[in-house]
Amino acid sequence: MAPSRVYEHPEADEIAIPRVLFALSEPLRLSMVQLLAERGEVDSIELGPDLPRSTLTHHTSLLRESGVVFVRAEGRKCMIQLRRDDLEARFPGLINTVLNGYQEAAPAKEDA
Amino acid sequence: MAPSRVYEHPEADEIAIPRVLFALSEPLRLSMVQLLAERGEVDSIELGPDLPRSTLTHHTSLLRESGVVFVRAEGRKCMIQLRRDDLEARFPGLINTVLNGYQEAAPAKEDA
DNA sequence: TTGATCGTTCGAGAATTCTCGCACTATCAT
DNA sequence: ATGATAGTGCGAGAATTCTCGAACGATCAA
Repeated sequence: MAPSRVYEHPEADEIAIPRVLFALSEPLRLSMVQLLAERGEVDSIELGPDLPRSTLTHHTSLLRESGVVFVRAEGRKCMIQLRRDDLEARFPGLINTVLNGYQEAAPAKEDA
Repeated sequence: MAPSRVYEHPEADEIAIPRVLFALSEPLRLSMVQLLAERGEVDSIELGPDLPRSTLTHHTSLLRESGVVFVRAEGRKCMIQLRRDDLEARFPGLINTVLNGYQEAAPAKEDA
């Protein structure tokens, strides 16, 4: 049966740079993207365990509508993954460059 | 004599990714940066000949405070240039990647 | 000095965005 | 069916940002 929740996504060639940059300009969302880059696909709740659900939906929707992430429903939870290939095809190197330049929210575990 | 107007700039290592991305997420500012990338240093008025001056100041200030551009006073006008080296050192490839992915505001002259 | 020009600052209003509670639907286990 | 849990949509208030006119000081030409 068709999944109860269907998510709209922009086509790869419809992804626009200003919207992507805006999506990534929010520290909270940027840390979400960072987590998504480390693991492959995560349960949405892992992106903000302490956030109110409606706030979490707001940010994941924004990331989805800007073309940064792909969202699919699985049971009652929703799984989220970074649109690595699409972003790489459209803006080569962007995601890696941005994530490399962002060392604040997630102190690497390869420390100490 | 010291220039009448002095501009504050963040150090290269103080430039933060979220602020840079936010600065570049505005189409108007992004087109400004594109123009700055083509020419070396431009009179601020070239970045927005039709804009009210206070609006222009607003955007150039934001670009300056986020570390994207360097501003200096020259007589009564102000000259603006992209902080290419600093941005490249901090976020290698970012500016080029962003500008490559942005083909809207400035149709290349190598057309028709 | 006079007058024109340029950038800045301040203020206000419009427009976005952010956050979050609440009600609702869907899903799952019992 | 019942109850618990997950995500969504709506609405409202707070916080930012955007835009722009008006006043001001600095600069330049005459």
